[in-house]
Amino acid sequence: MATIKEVARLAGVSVSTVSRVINESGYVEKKTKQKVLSVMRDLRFTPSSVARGLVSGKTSTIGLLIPDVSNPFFAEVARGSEDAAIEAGFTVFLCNTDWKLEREEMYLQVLKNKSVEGIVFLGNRSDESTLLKSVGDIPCVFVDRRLSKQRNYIWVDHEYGARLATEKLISIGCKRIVHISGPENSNSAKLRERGFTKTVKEHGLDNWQVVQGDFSFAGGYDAAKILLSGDNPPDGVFAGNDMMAFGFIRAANELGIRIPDEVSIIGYDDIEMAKCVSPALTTIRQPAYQMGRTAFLSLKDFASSDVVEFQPELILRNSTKA
Amino acid sequence: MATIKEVARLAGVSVSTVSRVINESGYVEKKTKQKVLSVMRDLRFTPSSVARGLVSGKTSTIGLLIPDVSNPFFAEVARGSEDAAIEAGFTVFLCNTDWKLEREEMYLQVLKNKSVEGIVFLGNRSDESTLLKSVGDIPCVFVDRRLSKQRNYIWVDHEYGARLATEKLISIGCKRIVHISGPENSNSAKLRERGFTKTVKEHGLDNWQVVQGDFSFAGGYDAAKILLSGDNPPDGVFAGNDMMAFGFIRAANELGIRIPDEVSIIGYDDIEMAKCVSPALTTIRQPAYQMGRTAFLSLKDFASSDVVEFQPELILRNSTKA
DNA sequence: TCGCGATATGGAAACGTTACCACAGGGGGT
DNA sequence: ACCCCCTGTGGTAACGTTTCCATATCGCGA
Repeated sequence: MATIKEVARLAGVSVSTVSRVINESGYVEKKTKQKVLSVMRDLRFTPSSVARGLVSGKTSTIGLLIPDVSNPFFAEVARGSEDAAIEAGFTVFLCNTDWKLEREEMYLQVLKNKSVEGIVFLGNRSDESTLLKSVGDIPCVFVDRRLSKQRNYIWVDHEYGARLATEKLISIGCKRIVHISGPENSNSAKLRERGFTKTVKEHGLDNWQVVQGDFSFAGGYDAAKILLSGDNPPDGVFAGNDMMAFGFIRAANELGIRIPDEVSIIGYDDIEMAKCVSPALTTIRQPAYQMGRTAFLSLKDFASSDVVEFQPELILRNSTKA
Repeated sequence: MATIKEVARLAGVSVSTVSRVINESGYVEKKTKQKVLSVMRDLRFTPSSVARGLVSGKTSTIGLLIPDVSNPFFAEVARGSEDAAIEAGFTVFLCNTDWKLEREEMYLQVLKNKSVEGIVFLGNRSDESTLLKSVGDIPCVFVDRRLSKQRNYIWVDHEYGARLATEKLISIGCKRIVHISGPENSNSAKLRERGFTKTVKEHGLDNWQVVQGDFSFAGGYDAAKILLSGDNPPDGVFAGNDMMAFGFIRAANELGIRIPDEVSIIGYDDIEMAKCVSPALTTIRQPAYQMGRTAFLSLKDFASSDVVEFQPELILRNSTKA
């Protein structure tokens, strides 16, 4: 790789001048600039980000701390962040944590000594004070987690989303409503459950239930098998995410129980497959891509506002009665 | 962030000695080493990768050039690469190209001046000589693409995979077999099609057909609607990937055509959802995670072997007759 | 004519490491 | 007693930039 020195030598100017041309800073005579530019082109020169990062501290790099890209929801958020990042001339380090604390801490360390200029956290659950201590003064943004002020976050109102789902089930006449919840350690799962519980209580329902799930296909499937083959099976189900809803649908199909005639089901997330299952899944949409975009953006200018709240949306398809 | 100088000062030794401790190189007295280590711990010092990268050229970073992480297959490969990378102390830059050439070239430029130590290419289709020129001497590995020697690649035998699928359909007695192909510009799609064509010919079938698809759910759905409502509908279908198979299944369901009784369908990829649809999809499995892992690994030691070939595998589920 | 601000350029320190060389003391083989 | 090698340590150039300061020329108003 050519260096700035060679460019300077070939253009017959000093390193400083080349630097000024690159950064469009300071004074450079038009003619000189043209000459330098032409040499740069000939040499296919681009400045080393590493050297640049060392002196200026600006690496044009961020870290994306994510539980698992294989999860379609996270993948979508990741796309959003990456697209926004590249538009701003930034590159992103992909860091899968697998929900593991030690892996997260390890990555935090790595990102820190790679001098990233910011970190986007997804599905983060580690202890707040420890966390803040380890990130130091690196700008952070949390998706789906509220810290006690001082940091910015991207938020979608899970309680409201759950309310949308639950009220839909109620409005189409469901009387025996079940919520298949997410895992206990998930913050958003807890909020969705709370939204569900609040809503059914407000509407004075007395025949409702929450069963524990784990956000997996198998979790939804197993729950469905138990629920649907028991006596007093539900006629409306709100699953904590789409995968569990898929599991539920599969189980219902196997048991010969028709959706939505005998039981309506609503998911959460609106991942791509939701359109594709049969029947197509009614679900609560989170604007994953937009959230990712916004996360990156709010990393760059705290000015704008350090809290961005998104509203989830009910997407009507064929797994609920009309 | 503390620097090596501060560590040196506090430990009462020179910078060189600290560096030797860090890198476990050269001679350092045990006592000195302990002292330095303890200061490092107190200061929470970790060496700056940026400075290190500048002097040694080793950035412990690779680039992952991928069409789209939202695609489950690519996401899985990405996980494989990332896991292998972090085990080796490497970090990966996530680069979504959206199949766009200009975006790929832009990223190549960026990766180059960030001094990545290697690049993993997925779904790459750009012109070979241009490509080789722009990567220069950065180690590369291509997944699913063969270049005319000189570079290493990870390969899975698509023709063989297609053969597995086709022969399965033949062996269960299908007489009118259709292949829904991938898009024309996809190399692997072409190979799968060739595998299919070869196999049906070898078996002397005369009632077979290839229809053009695009790897999307909608593509499979549309193809199915046309095929299944025409006269002489197929009794065996091999879809170029799982998403199209899902589309096919959905269309069949809507038309009241039973799978696998009236028509058997086989997909390709074995993404997670394949287990989850109804009926569960028989498909050809590509070891995506392993491929990703291997890709990273072969970046590091060319020694081992610069061509790794994986065999696809038939995964029997319920979308094919017994 | 003098001086000052605007323009244009170069020199060199600094960023935080690594790598190489220099130096010194000690011990063992001849 | 001498030499050499092993051990332990420090000094400093180099990596490729940016940034700040110095210098030089020019034009123009006082």
